[in-house]
Amino acid sequence: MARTASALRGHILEAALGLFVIHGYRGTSLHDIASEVGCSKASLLYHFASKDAILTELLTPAGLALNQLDQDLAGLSGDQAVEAAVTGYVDLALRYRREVKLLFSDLPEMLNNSALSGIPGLTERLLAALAGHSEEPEAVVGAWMVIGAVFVTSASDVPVPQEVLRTQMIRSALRALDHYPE
Amino acid sequence: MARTASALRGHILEAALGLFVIHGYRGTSLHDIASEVGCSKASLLYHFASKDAILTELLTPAGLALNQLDQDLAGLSGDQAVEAAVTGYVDLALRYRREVKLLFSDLPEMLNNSALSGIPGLTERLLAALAGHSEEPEAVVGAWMVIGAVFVTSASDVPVPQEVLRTQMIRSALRALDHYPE
DNA sequence: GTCAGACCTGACCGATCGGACAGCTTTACG
DNA sequence: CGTAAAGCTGTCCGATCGGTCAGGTCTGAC
Repeated sequence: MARTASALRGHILEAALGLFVIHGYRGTSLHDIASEVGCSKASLLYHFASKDAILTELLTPAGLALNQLDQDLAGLSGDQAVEAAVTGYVDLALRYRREVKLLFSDLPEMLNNSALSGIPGLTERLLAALAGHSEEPEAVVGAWMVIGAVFVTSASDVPVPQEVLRTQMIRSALRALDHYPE
Repeated sequence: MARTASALRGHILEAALGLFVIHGYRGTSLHDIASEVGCSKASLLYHFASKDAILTELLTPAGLALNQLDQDLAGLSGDQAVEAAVTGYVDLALRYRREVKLLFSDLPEMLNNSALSGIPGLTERLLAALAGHSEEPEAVVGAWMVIGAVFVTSASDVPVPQEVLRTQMIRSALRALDHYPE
């Protein structure tokens, strides 16, 4: 069964993501993943240095994209920042929808993961952008509301086509922020 | 050290809640709790039938309150339902703020807990009320956004006094729903 | 063919987990 | 006082976890 350019690696990542989303990171054992893939537990650890390495590889693309958003937002201020933050955040969350579910599945574990070590700082700057860099309670609370709204809605199975979902999420988020673009 | 009407029981619940919130349910061992309390692991299992029983007892009050909200919402419709749902939900989430954090700490585990077996049905009805019993995508997406917004904001450490937080959460949620009371 | 290296596995290991249990200490009560 | 119940603990147990390792199998290059 030994194939060169092993396709097994991809199958492992796919199966691990599915199981992590359903049962959580800690709630999924290497044995569970191996059973799902149909290989031995030792095979997992041949392709990945550790269980944590699987998680890191699953989260890295989304982490990079979040960093990119952070950079894109760095130069903006005021209304521009708010609108760019909302659309960028919504697009990001929808693009990495399964990864968002993964984050939910075991939050304390995720915050300890090296691939996400920058999350607190990134969140803080995203919050600031959503609040239009205001520190008024109304703006700060609104920013938190949008963070949660987009995060949870992306992770949920809303019975609405993705494009409609995107449009409505952006509109609802902007309203929550009391921000009405021209 | 044996006291009648043991105060230890309460200390166990308090310590368990704190540790569960930080490290997650699965990330906290009975040994961890016992160390925090300053008693033996066997003592925990004298006062509680199992680790799961501790979790259930922590979540039960919030679960009952959620059921109460569900009943209060049952008779309402239209605008009345929306406003009652928003204020009731926000008040509930803020009142059981630590329990909301607990829910976050290990979502897959929580959904399997008996004390929360009714959550899916309750969430569905709360969503319907928030959407004003409409099935338009705008209303449905808005309802999901509010579910997430309130949930996450309650679990976060927003640097704003609780009363201000409550007011702004309700206002932001109503705007997200495109609902503007007289 | 053959040889190096990639691929894969069964068997095993130490650590940790939730939980069971027998027995010791303290308290409340007649 | 005595005694029954409640409170508490040290110790042990089976299960499960992530991870290691020696060795078997397959593939592609020469």
